[in-house]
Amino acid sequence: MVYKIKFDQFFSYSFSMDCLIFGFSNGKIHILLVKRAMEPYGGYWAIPGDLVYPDEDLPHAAERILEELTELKNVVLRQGGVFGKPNRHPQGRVITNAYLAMVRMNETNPQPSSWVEELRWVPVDEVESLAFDHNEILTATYQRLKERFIHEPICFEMLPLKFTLNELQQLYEYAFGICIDKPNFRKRIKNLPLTELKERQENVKHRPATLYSFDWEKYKTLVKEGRFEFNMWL
Amino acid sequence: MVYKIKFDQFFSYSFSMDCLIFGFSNGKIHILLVKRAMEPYGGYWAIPGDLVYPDEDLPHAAERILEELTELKNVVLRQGGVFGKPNRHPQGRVITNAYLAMVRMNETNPQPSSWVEELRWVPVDEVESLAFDHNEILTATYQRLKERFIHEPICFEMLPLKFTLNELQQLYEYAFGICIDKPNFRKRIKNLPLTELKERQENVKHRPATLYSFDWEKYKTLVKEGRFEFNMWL
DNA sequence: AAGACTTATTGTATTTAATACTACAACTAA
DNA sequence: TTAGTTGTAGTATTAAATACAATAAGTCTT
Repeated sequence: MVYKIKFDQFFSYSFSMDCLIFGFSNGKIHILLVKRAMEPYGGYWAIPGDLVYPDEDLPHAAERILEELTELKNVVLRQGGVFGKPNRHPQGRVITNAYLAMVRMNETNPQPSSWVEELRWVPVDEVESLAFDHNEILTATYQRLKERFIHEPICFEMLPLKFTLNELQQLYEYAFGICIDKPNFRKRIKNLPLTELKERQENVKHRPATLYSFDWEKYKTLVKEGRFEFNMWL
Repeated sequence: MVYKIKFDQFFSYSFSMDCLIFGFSNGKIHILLVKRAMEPYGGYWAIPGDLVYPDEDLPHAAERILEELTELKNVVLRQGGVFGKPNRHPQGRVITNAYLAMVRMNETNPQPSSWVEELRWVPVDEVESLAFDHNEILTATYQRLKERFIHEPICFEMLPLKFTLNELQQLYEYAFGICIDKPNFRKRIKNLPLTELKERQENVKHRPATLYSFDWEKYKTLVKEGRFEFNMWL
């Protein structure tokens, strides 16, 4: 075997991990951003991310880095795309892997930590110029997220455990930029494994909506038995 | 900023690219495999792949490596997943990125080149033990491919330019392990932007089937105008 | 306590699409 | 002409999406 370049020279890359944390609040899908307290891109807002350790598995790195920067634990992270333009990092060849997660904003209290100076939830369509190629990473990952919304019940990971059907509808309306007829929406979702709770909204100045929860156990059972396939708008 | 490990130590990774080339022939989806003529895993069958150059963009690396090993050019490669278990490569920390492509097997003539000793198309459900973690990479990538079959007309990239409706049906039947009613199948696909050709099958010892082609131009126009959404079985 | 207001829910009529199945027409090779 | 395989048409049934109207259920104000 003959490499055009000596083999050892190839072990000169760095590999990083960016964690895109999405949440839903006030009818908008938000992304968690951090303000960098160091160079490069000091003072810039960025997606939380850092370098992977040499002997560390990727899922572990994603969890560790997220916790180090934001103190968030027990977040289910999934792999997204890879971004590896040779000049994307000013200090060398750093290839990065996006991991994404959905969280319930009302139960999530991220705190700036390590080299993070400040931390903010920003609606995805109001994000301005970010560090590195993070705008590109965000756009691609959010696009992927939306595609998953159609065939996987992952939106329930970002809705409160107890949510109203209007909130669910708003989430889909925001994600896909559409308006949905309310009565028809509710007919469609009555097939979903939702549990209607005995509780209602509180502290609202109109008729309180009934609260629902998503029954993950029932969902898994139905899917396993092949009796159900999640699908919102083909 | 304080790293737990000196920054330079992080620039000790290697990054590789694996190219999963899928084709369709005789009713089966095939994957292109190469026989390694060198260590590690000398003599093993593997997914064609190699190291990315330090200043090379990922899509470029995918095209270059595919051509170096198989002499295939002008193949549209798309990004798949990343595989980075610390011990997946015996010679160090090599993180790899899967790129995938569909090709028309009747127009494609890969030739073993560089360190490739031999080369073979293997039906995806008949692949045996491969080098490294390539079985895992194949399984994950093929799964993703099948998901894309449902919402993107990518299957037409692996069918001959002129194909019969039976071939199209067989492709979906193989991918999803199902049987489809022929009359109903044809009713469904009559919405697709297919062009019915004046030509027919030749050298068959039964009634020759009409040949069709997929009209990519029409497809793009329809999608752009929002008048069409590709969808085979929700 | 009545009425204004907002939201939640039910209902119906219509259209559209998926499904299962039957029958037969077309073409080649022997 | 016949056997074999492919292609096409049609129907009856079931299920789902859509548009729209109407009513019920709460909260707040007066």
